[in-house]
Order: sequence, then structure tokens, then C-alpha cells
Amino acid sequence: MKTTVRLFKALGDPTRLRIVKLLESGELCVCQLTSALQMGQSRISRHLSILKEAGLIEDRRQGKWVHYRLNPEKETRKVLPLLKPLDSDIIIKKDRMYIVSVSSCSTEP
Amino acid sequence: MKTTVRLFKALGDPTRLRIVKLLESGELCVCQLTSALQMGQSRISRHLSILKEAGLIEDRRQGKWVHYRLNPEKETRKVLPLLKPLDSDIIIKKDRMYIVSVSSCSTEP
DNA sequence: ATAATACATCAAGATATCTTGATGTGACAT
DNA sequence: ATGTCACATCAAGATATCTTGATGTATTAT
Repeated sequence: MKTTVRLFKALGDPTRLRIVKLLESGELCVCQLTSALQMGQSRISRHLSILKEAGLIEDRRQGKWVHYRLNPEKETRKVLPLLKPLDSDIIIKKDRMYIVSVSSCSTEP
Repeated sequence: MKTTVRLFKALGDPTRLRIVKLLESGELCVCQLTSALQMGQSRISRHLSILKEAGLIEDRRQGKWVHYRLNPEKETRKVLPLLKPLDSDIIIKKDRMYIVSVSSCSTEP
């Protein structure tokens, strides 16, 4: 029960939905997310930790950067179809365009 | 976006998950839910209105009673598979057993 | 009309969640 | 070792959510 509640609570926030939708297109580091979503770094980090706690995403450290991606597990992937309606959302569209055009922090990745 | 957030927020609460899982087995009125979940009536009513607002359930008045059931719409039904893990939850099991054994308010339904 | 039942809604306090700014940690360069 | 960059975590205030008890509404019975 606790696990299920945690999952849905994690998804019940616009910022976290934006993050998940961005990660659908592939791995991203925290600095990319902060610049795409135009939010403070601590705010992004907190939401990432909630998503991670819910089992929706996982992280991978590469040097100074920490990359986040969607959890590839079957159970987690079942959630994504429910997020399909967001594809037509204006904010989601803009977020994606931002990631495609711009990228990265200072130098890499 | 608002719609999606509302949906997941509605599902991110143990009481509401218990209600949804009970309604999976069929229509129930408010008094049946209050006695099954052992909660005050206003509490149940509030959670029902949140689930209804999220489009997960619908209501039907029959005399003094108001019956609630899962929304039969395709989009709504897509959520139910994600609730499958709850079948093994102790609380969910007990809730179901209660509904099967006991029933109803005073006289009908 | 009066009373009773089933339910909805409101108000207020308790609890949890979100946001911001500051501080802490780990990796890398000099 | 010192500094810097990317990120995590903490503390505090703002906001939202949940619970309880009281009140309001609709329907039925008498």
C-alpha cells in the first residue's frame, strides 16, 4: 500500500511530471533539468529524490555530473502510457523544445 | 496537465485507494463504504468527491442512497492495472472480506 | 408537517508538502 | 591544499491536504 501511495504521490505534482516527460526522451543531468524547467537547483534535486524514492527513476554518477533516467523496470514502465495525454500539453511541448535546442551546463556533458 | 495531476493526486491517498479497490468489485453506497472502512461519513464523502472530481468514479442517486461506481470510460480504466499489486495488501483483503460478509445500511439497498 | 435516514458541505485544527536560501558533500582542476 | 563546479540536504516559512465535528440538503416514512 505504502509503495503504491508513494508512486502516485510522486506523480501528483506538475514539476515532477515535467521531469518524467523530459526523461522519456533520454537521460539528463540535474543542470540540464534546472535550465530547462527554469527552477532552482535545490528544487529540482528534491523532486528528483522523490521520483527516485518512488522507483520511477534512477541515477548514475559520471564525474561531477549525476545523470537521471527513467527506471527501465517493467512495473515502472507501466505508468508511462498514463502520461500520454501530456504530450499535447503546452508546457510539456515547450520543455521538450528547450532540451532539443539547448543542452548541457558549462562544458560537458 | 491539471487533469493529470488531479488524477494522480486522487490516487495518492490510502483511503481513496481502498475505496477504488472496493468499487472494483461493484457498485457501493456511502453507508456501505463507511462501515467497511470504519470511518466517519464526512470523511468518506470527501474522498468520494475527490475521486469523482478526478473522473475515477461516478455516482447515481437511488432514493435516499447514492451509489458510487468506477467510471467505465476507457481512459479511466487504464489506471486499474496499476492497482493490481494492492490485491496482496492485507488491508485491501480485509476490506473485501468485510464487503462480502456484511452489507447495506439499515434496510436497503 | 414532522421526523428520520443518507449524504454533502463547511469550519477549524493537525499534518504534510512545496519552495527558497543557506550550508554540506564529492569530484575535478590547478 | 585550495578553489570550483555539480549536486544533495537542511531549515523555515508558505501552501495545500486531511480529519473531525457541526450544519445543511434531499428523500422517504409517518
